Amino acid sequence: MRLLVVDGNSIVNRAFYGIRPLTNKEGQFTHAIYGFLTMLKKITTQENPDAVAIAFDLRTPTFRHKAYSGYKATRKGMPEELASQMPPLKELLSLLGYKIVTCEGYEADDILGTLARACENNGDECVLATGDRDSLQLVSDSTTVHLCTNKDDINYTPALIMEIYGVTPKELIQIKAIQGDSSDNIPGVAGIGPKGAGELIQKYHTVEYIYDHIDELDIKTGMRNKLINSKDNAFLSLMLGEICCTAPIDTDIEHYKVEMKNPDECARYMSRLELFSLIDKYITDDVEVVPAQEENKEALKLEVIENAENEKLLEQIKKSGKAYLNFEIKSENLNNFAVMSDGKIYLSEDKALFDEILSDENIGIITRNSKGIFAYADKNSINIKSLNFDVELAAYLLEPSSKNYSDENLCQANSIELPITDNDDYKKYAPLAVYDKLYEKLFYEIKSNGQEKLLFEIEIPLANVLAKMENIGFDVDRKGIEDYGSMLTEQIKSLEQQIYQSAGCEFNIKSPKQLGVVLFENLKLPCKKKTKSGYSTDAEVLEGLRYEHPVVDLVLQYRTLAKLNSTYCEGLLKVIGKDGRIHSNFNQTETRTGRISSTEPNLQNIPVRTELGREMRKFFAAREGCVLIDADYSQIELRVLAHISGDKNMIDAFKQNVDIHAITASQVFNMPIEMVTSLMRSRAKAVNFGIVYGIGPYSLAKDIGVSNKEAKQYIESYLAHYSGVDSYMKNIVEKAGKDGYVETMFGRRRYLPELSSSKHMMRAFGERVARNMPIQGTAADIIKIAMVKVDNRIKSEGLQAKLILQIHDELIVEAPIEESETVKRLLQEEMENAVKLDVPLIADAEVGRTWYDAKG
DNA sequence: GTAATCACG
DNA sequence: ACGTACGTGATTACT
Repeated sequence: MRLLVVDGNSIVNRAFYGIRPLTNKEGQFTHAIYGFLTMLKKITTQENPDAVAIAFDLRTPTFRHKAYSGYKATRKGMPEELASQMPPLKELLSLLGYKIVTCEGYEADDILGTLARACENNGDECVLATGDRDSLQLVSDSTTVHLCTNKDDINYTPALIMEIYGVTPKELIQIKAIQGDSSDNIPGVAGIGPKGAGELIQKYHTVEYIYDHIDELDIKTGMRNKLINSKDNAFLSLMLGEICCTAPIDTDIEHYKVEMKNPDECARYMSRLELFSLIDKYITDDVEVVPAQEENKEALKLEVIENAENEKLLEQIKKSGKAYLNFEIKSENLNNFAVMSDGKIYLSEDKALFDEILSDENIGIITRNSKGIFAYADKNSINIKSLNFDVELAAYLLEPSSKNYSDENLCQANSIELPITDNDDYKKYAPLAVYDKLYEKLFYEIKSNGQEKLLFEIEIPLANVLAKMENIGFDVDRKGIEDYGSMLTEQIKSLEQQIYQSAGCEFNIKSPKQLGVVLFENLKLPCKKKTKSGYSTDAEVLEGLRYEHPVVDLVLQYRTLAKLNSTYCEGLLKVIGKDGRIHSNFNQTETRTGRISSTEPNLQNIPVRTELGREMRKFFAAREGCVLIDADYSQIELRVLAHISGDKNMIDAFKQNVDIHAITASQVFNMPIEMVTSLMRSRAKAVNFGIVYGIGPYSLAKDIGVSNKEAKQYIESYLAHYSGVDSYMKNIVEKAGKDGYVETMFGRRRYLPELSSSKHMMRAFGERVARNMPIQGTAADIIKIAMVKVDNRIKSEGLQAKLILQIHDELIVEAPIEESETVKRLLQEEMENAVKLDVPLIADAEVGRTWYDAKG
């Protein structure tokens, strides 16, 4: 016989944090339930057990059977969103025929241990399914651990544990007793970590042996002293770390056989939770007929109508007040479109009908591509009155970290079943048939997150602005770029020869691998940094080797010119449109912070930091008779930080409208602002940046070239002077851990599953993101608001000016020369008054014929 | 397709 | 003990 024991708490936690929140119509969260049952199905399919026990902790006791009141005292209670899913999950598991095992005063771990031991004694096999490595100590010849990870699940046997850890499963307890585990409040031996503990146990096997022979063993003095000092803690940890195998529970395997008594009731319960895909997985597999499913299946037949009467259809759509739209554009023109009304799909190529649907203010458009619709409307001079909803934008606000917002994915994620069709040509319209459900579901979630304003007042209007920006494009000087490219090409050729000569051999300079061999093997230059696959040859490394060999500087120059030529000259020439302008694509659902991104080409990374690169901007010009107006926010992220942290000192600094980096320097170095040197200012500037990014002393030290100790002092001094920032940074991480997400001033969210990772690196990353996203994201929200306002003002004032580009904190407008002063003022006003903060927002605007001239 | 590098905010 | 700042996109080499 084979018994599967599931660590319910561990699995439900993984499900909760690993899946983005889902709710049913009643507002009941269901994602942990969904994830749990999906994982359970996967595990049972793989392990094929004869019986299944599902272990849970009881809520009340936080102490273990061994009396020690500090144990797990620090563990957080579960968040409300998860706690509310536990009763329905347990109810559903019981309905499905699983036995739930709990035991007063014992944890799920102990139940796993007890059942594993019982199987051992009875000659049965046991599989423990958990996400927690602590259970590995229970592995034996008859017990395996099915460890659920974010990637593939792994089955641990004694042999695998020996291979990975070099010890027996039982010895894992000994290791843990020495290394400790802060998440479980197991103290261990202070100063010894996993590596040291592992080596000690590999050599001496038990804690007891080590202490019995502490004076005779070959242990370094430092480590011996650490061991001696923590002797009591080591033995205490040994007790705490050992999983109890004698919990008073039913150990008869027969008791855990799975038997579903009432499939109908299960199906009903699942439908109520709206976990429809689970009904298939758990019920239809095993049971012949499920009455509850019948009517659903009936309704899910896809109906496509190709030749509808326009008049009748239009009337029907008007009557319903909604048009669920999808469409295809071919070479600038409408190819065809599909509209869903009353559960049926209507296909058409009739442009007049399409235009009518778009411009009728009584028809609310629901689509997945607002930007495309706005772009079409812009080209065809159609005024869109009511674009009600965009499922992709909504899904992005609900889960900005997703990489895929396809209809199929959204339906799957929201447990919406697609209708069935035999006709392959119609398959792609299947999602449109259930857009009413998708719309309702996403709208509901947007409302429960309080993100209506973000969607309806920022993102959807912004889609219109971006569409127009893409349509209008940016005028470029083709001849200028070509000549510049030729000049670069010549220089590159010359450098190439010089490099070959200087290095004494010919090789592909563009290949980091070949370059590494030449520099570090042939020329024997000292290698400081390595990458996964070999030597690192990045600019930082080469910079350090500049004076070691003349070839290094040549390579650096070569790289600079090659980059300018291939990415910018050649790259941009490839994408100049027939109208001589560059039409970038602005993606609205790409970044996890709420920024927009730009592709084909990326116009948000045109060189500016070096003079040679900056020249490139001379080829981005206003059309004949026009000028460019370029306006950028001054220190928007720091101003946002001052506002959301409420730090009095920083708010005052911005109110005085003086150089913020200089004033920071005067505070950090504790001296009057007149005495701040440029070196001090630049260091303070680096600290300001670092703070926004979530900073560590090491990185700051590397950035500004001071010792770690000094860098640490700067940060401490900074946080002491800006104590509001200090407490904000602490609070936001704590809040993120509690909520599972962080948000901007305008309610844009980012979920942080990283915070519950078991890996230190991952958690640290999550914490930095928690500190950074609200700042970067709020700044992104603000400029989006400004863009919509600028666009509206241009329209309401009847100007010819057009917004053509956004670069995160900068807007570029192309306008007739005679509008330049008006537009300059307008841009500045709308940007500065986009939102009201506790500090002033400052935008500086400049006018010029080219981007080079207009950028201050 | 992934890794390394470098352009920007 | 371990690794080292947030967010992007394009190009090139190489598996």
